[in-house]
Amino acid sequence: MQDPKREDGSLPGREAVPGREAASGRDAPAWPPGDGAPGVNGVSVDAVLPAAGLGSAGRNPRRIPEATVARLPVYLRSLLEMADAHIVTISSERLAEMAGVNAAKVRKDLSYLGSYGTRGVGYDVQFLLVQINRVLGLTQDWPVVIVGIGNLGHALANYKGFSARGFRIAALVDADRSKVGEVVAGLPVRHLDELPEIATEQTIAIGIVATPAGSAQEVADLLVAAGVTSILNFAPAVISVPRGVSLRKVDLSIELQILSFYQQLRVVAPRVAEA
Amino acid sequence: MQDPKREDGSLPGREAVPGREAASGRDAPAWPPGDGAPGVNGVSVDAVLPAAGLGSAGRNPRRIPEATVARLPVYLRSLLEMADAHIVTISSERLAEMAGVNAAKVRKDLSYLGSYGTRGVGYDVQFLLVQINRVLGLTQDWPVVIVGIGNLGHALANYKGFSARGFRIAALVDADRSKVGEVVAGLPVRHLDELPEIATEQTIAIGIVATPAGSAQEVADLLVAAGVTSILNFAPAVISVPRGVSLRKVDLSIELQILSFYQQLRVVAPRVAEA
DNA sequence: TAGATTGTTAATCGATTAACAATC
DNA sequence: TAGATTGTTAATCGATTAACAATC
Repeated sequence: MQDPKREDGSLPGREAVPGREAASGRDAPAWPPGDGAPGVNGVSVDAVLPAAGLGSAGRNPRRIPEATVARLPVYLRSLLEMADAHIVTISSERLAEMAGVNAAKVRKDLSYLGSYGTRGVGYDVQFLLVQINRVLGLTQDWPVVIVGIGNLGHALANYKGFSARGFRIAALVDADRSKVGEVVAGLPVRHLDELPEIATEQTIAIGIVATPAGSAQEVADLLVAAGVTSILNFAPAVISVPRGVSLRKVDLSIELQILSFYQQLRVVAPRVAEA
Repeated sequence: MQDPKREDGSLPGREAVPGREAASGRDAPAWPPGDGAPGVNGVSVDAVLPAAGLGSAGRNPRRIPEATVARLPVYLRSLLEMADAHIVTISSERLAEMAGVNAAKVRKDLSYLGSYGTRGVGYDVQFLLVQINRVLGLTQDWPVVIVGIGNLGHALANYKGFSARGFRIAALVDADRSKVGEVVAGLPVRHLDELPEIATEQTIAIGIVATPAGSAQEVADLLVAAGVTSILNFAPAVISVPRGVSLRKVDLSIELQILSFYQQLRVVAPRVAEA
């Protein structure tokens, strides 16, 4: 458990990985895992570079697979739990158990961020927390606008899990003038027409669509026109956005329909997978 | 456009597909696509067999890939729109456009259900609707219990998209006695302790967990103990269930974190994918 | 018949996983 | 040193996609 003095990037064998650029000096952070040296909170470590592990040297630095990106938030949650319990290091085995995946997957996923573990020891919880936060872009504040303040919009505006990760609900918007002025979760509902000003003033990058299906595409278009480049769609409708805008969707009823499929399989042919 | 008189299962070449059982007489329905013969509503067609395209002959009839299962609800939604507009047939090209995927994927996905299209013509909208509904198990009523009637539980209880697909919110449950008796979406909130009786009386197969993270596992255990075999988890926590129980999760804040990752990439290295 | 469109093949791509050398 | 655990490899699996023969 001495200081490994790992510079990274210069580790032998790292450049041999197929499909990766032979960049040099990537993933800079130098706080060595394996000792608690930099203090319990990891402030000051690399809060500057919001880059996803990319050195200034090469472009297309280290593509992180989509499936991995989707799991990082899960690891993050587990690590926060560990940190709360003052656990200093964690093995891939244990982290895997908490995240509900297998250990090989954890190691592979984390290896995309850099060589942040210590053989024979595990990963430094605080260090990993900082790295994942950085890669996910959670070290900055993301002002979010919610469009459509019905039941769901209401619930989303009050959802605690957002603010806990740096997503600040900055504005609520609805097309219904009778809702304008109503205060929800401490914020006044404003009219859809004001979206351009709101987006500019608050530098909003992320929009949540919580309207009925019929208005979803129109609202998405307005968001894009207002300069919003990431959209999370809760409306039960397929919407399309121009290249360069990220779109993700959550469809509550689709999830139930998928469960229905497997539930029904179970009834008819009790030889089920899925658990 | 004459009656193809297609029996299916006996189509040449079908059994040659690798990885499939050489079963016979699978996917029985015989209403031929390509003519509107059976009337606009497709009643009486195969409402009996809830099986997912499996004949009584062989087990492990025709495994439908998970990714396909997840897309069937999307096709369903598009087809319902077409049906509303009195469109009789639809090509894979058009359906793909509506669903936001490519045509090859649509054809491959639908081929898992059976050979339900007509070359040179397309798919019969009504026929396909019936088939997808059958495969997904949506021809039956699914009583659902929601556990945790906070903001989110509230919104879910009122969500129109559920009932539209045959998911009937049958009971609302909360651990907080001060909420018991309150009426939400026309249903009285009942106490968590009553879950076993409720599940039995209402033959509940699907449970929705909308509690805080801390109670999620405990609630899941109670649901399983009460005989619920499909669980949709909205709590920001990993929960585990015994084999034989299906579990899906929707994590609102994870979706935002994934958007954050790509948003940040865009800022740092404007060479984005995702659209 | 000519045009349209499916159903299937096969190539390709991306994700998962077990295994193990490296190394703490 | 012995035990533990990572990081990486390579095998495998599953999903996507273009292409095209079959056929309406």
